[in-house]
Amino acid sequence: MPEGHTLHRLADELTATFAGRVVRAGSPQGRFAESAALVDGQVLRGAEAWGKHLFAEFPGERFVHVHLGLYGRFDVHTGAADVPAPVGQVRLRLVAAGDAGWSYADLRGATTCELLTLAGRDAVVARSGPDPLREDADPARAWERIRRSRAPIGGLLMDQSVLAGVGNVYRAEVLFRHRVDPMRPGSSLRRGQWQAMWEDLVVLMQEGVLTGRIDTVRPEHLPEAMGRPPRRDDHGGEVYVYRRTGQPCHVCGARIRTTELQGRNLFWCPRCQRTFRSRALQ
DNA sequence: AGCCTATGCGAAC
DNA sequence: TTCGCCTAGGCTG
Repeated sequence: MPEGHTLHRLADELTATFAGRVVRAGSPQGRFAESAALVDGQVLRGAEAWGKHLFAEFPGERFVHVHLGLYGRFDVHTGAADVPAPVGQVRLRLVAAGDAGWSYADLRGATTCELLTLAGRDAVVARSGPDPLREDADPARAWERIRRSRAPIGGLLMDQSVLAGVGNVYRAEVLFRHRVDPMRPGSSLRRGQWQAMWEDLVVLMQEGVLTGRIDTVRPEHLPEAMGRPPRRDDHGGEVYVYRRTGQPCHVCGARIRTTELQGRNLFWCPRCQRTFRSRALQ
């Protein structure tokens, strides 16, 4: 679940639920107990995301920094009649009295949950590239990294210091939508190509924030348009290549391929995403 | 019921 | 390069 859209959606949800309210903070599991005690009973100011990082701000420039990692979850419940006993390993629980019942949020399985000062928060932001979901993002910063790098664009898109918030699904899908071979060096891309990919990510990821899923398939290639069954998958969205190894490409019918790149599965269509040069070599 | 895998990433080896 | 995080859906049996 956690690519950038998930964190921005969560930031919005936490702000809507807890901002301006006195919040009880605790760590039923215990690992965040000392820090939770420092913000317990304070008014949560708001929450924001930068890439895959989430910051919940408390008075005195204190920030609860959360990174969900691969399988972390932060589930927000509103309007509950009561606050149930925690289930499983709840690292952080936030509770507030709402207008209609109780609100509570449970954090599980996160790779990071820590209390930071403003300087600490700024340091996390400083290591992050521009985030397509932020108004203040500067795509030129990412372009400067990409154009100077001989590393494959498929890897650069996943490098959070180049670009923040893109994960394995958006990476694969945006490359497909722009017919870019994932193994092409960043330096071989043209500026206009990057600009188009960035603008596409902004649209796709904003849609993801609204829906809570990743959908990247254009209307003409949707199941209804093509007469194929909808995808049944844990993220629920319609995609072109992600986890479609061996299945026919929705556009050209070639078998989708997968390979490991920097320890992650990379999916692509060998025909739609073949570079001119590799075409000539074959 | 048990096994496998996963939208991530920092620490340990 | 491998491990830990220790969740949860999907698949096998």
